Amino acid sequence: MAQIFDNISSKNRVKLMRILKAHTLNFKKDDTMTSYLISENNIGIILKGYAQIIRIDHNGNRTIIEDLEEEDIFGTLISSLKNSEYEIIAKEDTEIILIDYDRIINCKENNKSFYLEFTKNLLQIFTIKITEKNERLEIVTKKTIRNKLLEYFSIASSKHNSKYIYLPYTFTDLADYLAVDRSAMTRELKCLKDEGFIEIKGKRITLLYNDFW
Amino acid sequence: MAQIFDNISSKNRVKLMRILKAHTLNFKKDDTMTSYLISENNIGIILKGYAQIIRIDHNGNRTIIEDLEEEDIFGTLISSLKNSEYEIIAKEDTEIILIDYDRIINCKENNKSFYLEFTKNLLQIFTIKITEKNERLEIVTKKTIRNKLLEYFSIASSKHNSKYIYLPYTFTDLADYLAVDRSAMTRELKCLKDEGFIEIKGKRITLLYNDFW
DNA sequence: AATACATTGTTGCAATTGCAACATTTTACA
DNA sequence: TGTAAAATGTTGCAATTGCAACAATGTATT
Repeated sequence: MAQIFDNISSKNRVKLMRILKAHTLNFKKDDTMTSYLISENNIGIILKGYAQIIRIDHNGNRTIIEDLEEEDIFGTLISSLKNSEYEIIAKEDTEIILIDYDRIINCKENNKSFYLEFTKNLLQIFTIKITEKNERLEIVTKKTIRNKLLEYFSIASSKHNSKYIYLPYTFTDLADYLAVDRSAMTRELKCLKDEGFIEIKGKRITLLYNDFW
Repeated sequence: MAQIFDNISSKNRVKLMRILKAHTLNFKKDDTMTSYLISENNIGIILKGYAQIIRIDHNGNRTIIEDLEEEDIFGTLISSLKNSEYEIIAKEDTEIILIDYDRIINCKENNKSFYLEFTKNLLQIFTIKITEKNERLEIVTKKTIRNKLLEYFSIASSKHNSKYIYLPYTFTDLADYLAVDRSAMTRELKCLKDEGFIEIKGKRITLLYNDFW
């Protein structure tokens, strides 16, 4: 998995940050990071810690839009932060780098090879992000909860080439990821279980079918 | 809008294509382009023409996944082509460039500035792609057809800063984009019209509310 | 201009879902 | 360890939706 400073020495990393006028910022657990991002085309890179992008909709409901772990990149340009109220909240003590995106694109230091490496690393991280978004789209565009679950299982299973799926988060969060009501999802999971298609033990789901379709 | 060969002279463009061992391919209208993409980590760039990525689901239904216009980029890495049957079909005579993605990342010509430019252009195109996917996710994760439509209107309206929305495609395709049944969407549009929120004339929709929420 | 094909409009009905409300279990942390 | 908060399980019911079927309109092609 590509990381943002791969193939860049720590000396060059300092240079690069200076050229791009990058800022390092520290947040305590439960701090709101949003205000540093809304006004400009900044992108943020999580160096340490863990944060979440939360949407607050018109009814006041909070939902998790993205989990930001170490090496993750976020910002108005590359997260869905445009037409909703949202907050970015540090869930642990978190250290981030802020960079003006335009500076990355318009940087004139074309002869510095670490700048090329940085661009290539960004490119790879973006590619992964696109793939993740495609997967989620593939899932949420299915028309029934059952089909969303099966698509989710299919993708998760093929990633590890295994019939066992370990949910990376709670069922509550899974419902949010699938964009369905949690209780309705539980209901459907029970059906799939009763019909003998899956087995659930805590966060481990076993697929009991070979080829569903 | 960033284009793939921005800031690269045509001489350097030829050099670049040689270094990356890129192939140019031509397709006639209705040709299938899929077979050139499935096996390897190739990315395709549409130079001329227009193509579509079509998903064929387990019932045999065809749906449009992506419209590929000039300068668009596609491929297994950056399109949702993994867990479904799909086809990429030229809808007009279409010319594409095929490049092995790994070669872009592992290319050692670090001193060539046109290579950096190319990477930066790719980065910008990817950024736009991520934004588009985010927008669609923002829409399709809404729980009712009404809210999907309103979110779509909101995004379209804020893009052109106007109360008039010109649908870039048919209502049939809009339903596919929103991932809802077409007839159910028509029903909901009629409701919004009857309630005085919108006006529809052909492909032009007028928003009659200031702030819906 | 005639014909075939695609798009749009409409409706009844059954299936699915969201929502609300509540009980139970698990987890976090003071 | 005890307590509060979060997560999970369950259910009835009303609202929304998908589906099927068909009519009407619009568009493209020869």
